[in-house]
Amino acid sequence: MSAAETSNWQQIHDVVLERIQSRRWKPGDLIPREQELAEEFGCARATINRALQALADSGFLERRRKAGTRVAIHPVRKATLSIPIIEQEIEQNGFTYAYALLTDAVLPPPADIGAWLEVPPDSTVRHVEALHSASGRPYVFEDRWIHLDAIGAAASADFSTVSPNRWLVENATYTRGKITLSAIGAGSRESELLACEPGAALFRLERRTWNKTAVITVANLTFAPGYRMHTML
Amino acid sequence: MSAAETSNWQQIHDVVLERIQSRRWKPGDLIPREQELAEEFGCARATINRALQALADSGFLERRRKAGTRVAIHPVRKATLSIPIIEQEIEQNGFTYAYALLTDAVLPPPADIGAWLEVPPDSTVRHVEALHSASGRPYVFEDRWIHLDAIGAAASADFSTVSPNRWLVENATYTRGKITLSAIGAGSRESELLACEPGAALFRLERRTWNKTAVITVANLTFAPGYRMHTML
DNA sequence: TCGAATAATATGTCCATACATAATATGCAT
DNA sequence: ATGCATATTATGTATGGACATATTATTCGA
Repeated sequence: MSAAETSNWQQIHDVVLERIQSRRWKPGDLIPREQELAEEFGCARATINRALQALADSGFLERRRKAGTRVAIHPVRKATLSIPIIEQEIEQNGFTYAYALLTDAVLPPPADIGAWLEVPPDSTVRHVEALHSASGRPYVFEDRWIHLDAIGAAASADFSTVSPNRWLVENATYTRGKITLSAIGAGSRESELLACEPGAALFRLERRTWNKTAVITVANLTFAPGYRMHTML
Repeated sequence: MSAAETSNWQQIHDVVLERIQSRRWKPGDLIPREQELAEEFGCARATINRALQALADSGFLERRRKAGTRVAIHPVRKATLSIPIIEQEIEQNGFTYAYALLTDAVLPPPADIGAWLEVPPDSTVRHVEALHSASGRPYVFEDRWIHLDAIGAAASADFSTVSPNRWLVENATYTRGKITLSAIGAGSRESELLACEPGAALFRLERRTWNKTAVITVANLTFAPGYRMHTML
């Protein structure tokens, strides 16, 4: 069966993907060589290569030189969750965004945060607490620690109108980040700020951001009850 | 400055990425044409194209025909969270996996689940409840609904030893999925099964899986207290 | 029998070229 | 000026050929 004349790599990509999803080529199976597929589809080997590389990138295929190409055994359950700027997230949902700075201080960090930031024992960091709200209702509590040695400009940043969340996105480049998601019970501080019962189940996002090897900032975001984070796969 | 002889696309990729991250090319900036970069790096335009495409795929660049290539304004905060099979996740952490089937029935779904599964009003679905545990301690409660019309083989699957979680990964292909993450307070059922206080904050993952246009299954996973989900960006 | 050297092979990458396509820029007629 | 047709241009994709590289398979000697 020779495929349609129109031999662009995306169509080949789709045909191959269909063969995988329909189980004509099962997980673990070795699929034909690039040269053979090129003949089947009536195109150059490079075109096949492009299609198969894309499928390998998205985890459907595993490829090794000389060993050939085989269908991935565990069809890679990868979900990409996009981390929006809080302000944008709120406005996209049709609410009015508001921001309030609660505390702002430069001080020696507590031991645990100091360790997370990987700062020398006697250095100081900037600690900011802020509340983001949506149409007047508390949305998320931001607890932010900034490593001033790693990003000097942050020492003079004014967080009274612009949140650290936004300022850092716009002014700090990062090369790597680590996120931890969990559920925590509201303490007295959270229950007060987020207008909920003590002990209420809250969604929490902890994040550490690096530039090269230096930790720039640690952020703990605690969301108001009912928050739901969506993602596709 | 003409770059080194070494012209492979990954090196070009890295050099360009460095220029973005060092803000030599700032967000919104138009970067040189492929032809110009090819001359700078002393390679073919196709090689530049490969490098820039990869950077566009990962969100650092935005490219449009004729308009040129520019640095993305919002450096794409995408985190890929991999969704493992529960059994593997537990064993990777060094615990002993165990599985217990709690209930298993074919019945007409409650209204909300029926709507999620997009089944006709009078049809029946398979409902399975199961508990996964790690070294004897409850780990996650699986509340699973399976659309039998969409995946017939599931009607005769034996879930007494193999969890729906695993069976479906191995036997059902999907083309699309949607995940919702949230925090909920433990109800009486959860507190009993997961050995925690009623009202304890629990991490929850709700998932809907499609094949083409038909919903295959809905899964609600409620994790024991203290569960943390990690991801990189 | 075992291990090391060697051959074979599938994918990885590159090149030079050509044409396709989408978007912008330009020029012309009104 | 305004609107429309046309030229220009940067990226997108395809080709065929070449060589690189990682593995596997084979051969041969100790």
